[in-house]
Amino acid sequence: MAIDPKTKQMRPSGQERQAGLIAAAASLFAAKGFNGTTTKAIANAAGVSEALLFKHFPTKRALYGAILAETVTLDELMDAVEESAKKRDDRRVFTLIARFRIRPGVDSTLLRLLLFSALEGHELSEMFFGKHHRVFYDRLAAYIRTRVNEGAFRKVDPLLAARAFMGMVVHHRLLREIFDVPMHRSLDETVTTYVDLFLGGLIRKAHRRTVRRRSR
Amino acid sequence: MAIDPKTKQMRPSGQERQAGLIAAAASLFAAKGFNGTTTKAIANAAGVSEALLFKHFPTKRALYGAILAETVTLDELMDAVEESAKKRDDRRVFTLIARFRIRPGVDSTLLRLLLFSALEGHELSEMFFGKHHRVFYDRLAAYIRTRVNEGAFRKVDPLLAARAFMGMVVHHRLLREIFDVPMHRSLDETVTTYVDLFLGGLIRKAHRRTVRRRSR
DNA sequence: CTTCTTGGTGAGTAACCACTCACTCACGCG
DNA sequence: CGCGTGAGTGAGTGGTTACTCACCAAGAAG
Repeated sequence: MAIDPKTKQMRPSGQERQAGLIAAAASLFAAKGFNGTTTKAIANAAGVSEALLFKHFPTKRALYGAILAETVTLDELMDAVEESAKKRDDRRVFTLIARFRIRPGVDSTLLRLLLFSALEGHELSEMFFGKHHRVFYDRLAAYIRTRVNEGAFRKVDPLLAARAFMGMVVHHRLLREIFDVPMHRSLDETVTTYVDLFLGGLIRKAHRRTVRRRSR
Repeated sequence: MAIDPKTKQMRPSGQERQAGLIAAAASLFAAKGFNGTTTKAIANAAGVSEALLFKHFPTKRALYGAILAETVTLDELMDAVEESAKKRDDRRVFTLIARFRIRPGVDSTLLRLLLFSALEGHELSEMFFGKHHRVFYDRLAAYIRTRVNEGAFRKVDPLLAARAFMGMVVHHRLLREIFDVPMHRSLDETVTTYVDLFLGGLIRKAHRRTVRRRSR
């Protein structure tokens, strides 16, 4: 079989190699944790020798740090949330966030990595947490605070309420992706239920919209 | 200083040693995970030689299994919950469970052990999860189902609702004990907020009690 | 052709790991 | 006393791990 010589014989550049190593390491660290993953396994997964790995990263820990430090952009989601927030579309704000967090298909690598790094006490764990999670609490808490001040929501501690909502959602992921608990409802049903429950407890009666009832 | 010879020179029996080893191992496994803990460290913590450890447990994994298999009784709590459930005291049922899960002072060993075992994929992890967590979902879901049938709660998937509530609570522990997020509210305020939010979303208007308002 | 740079490796090494073994020591009992 | 037994250990062993080093190969530049 003929292989395009350009792609075949071209040696990957340093940056490409580095990216490949980071990808291989992320998947292994997520699966087995820092202590459960050997540098040899990472090198094999990336298709290079161990020696080359150490040419790119001085220590195993530095490689781990490089993974955690990689930025993930949430701009798209945040823009959509911001827009709905401006329209005071409570249901949509919460639904967007919930759907994003428990959407299917997204692999559990990041969640596992986050938990492992927190449990194993890696120094970059906090930064990782801040980048991937704290933003949600803060954004949501700010919105809830606004709505409380406007009189639309009951008087409630905004940060606590934001955490409560994220708790429902994150816990759902935890059960599904870490504890392999089978889910008996579809994604949409689940999100709707969570948002209904939460907004039901939050919205003041005077402002309350009619809650959608499932026919039966 | 004189030490009671009876306690001083008496050599611990096999069972006592075993219990000591299990305790030492539990604390270390919880702190650093299975792969992050060496048998030497466990033996040192228990004040014996490594060789003796292997006299009691054939492998490191067997020792880990012995910890996870230890039973924890939740009878007291469950009795109290059952009693409140009979009286249809919704608030108390949820408050009892929430308070139990996020009560302070309880060390985070079990939570860390649970997460580590799930992440590291230990075969006993599922049993551990079932014994410490599934019971809560099931009990709570059963109660919610009853109240829905009685018309006191909105029509909602009971298991999903139970998970939503446990999610708030477990997530709170996760933030505090694993991610070291500082908590700005007292235990009581937190529990009250969560229970208020949740019951607010659950109780049908006709049955709704007046919600307690904090003065200001 | 030589030289230099960049990408790459085989073959280590010292430390560490789970686990083993030959062996003591203390003590109760006939 | 002698003997058995359960508690206990120092000193390993073979395998693994993170990390190193001397060296190679191929293309670019002079």
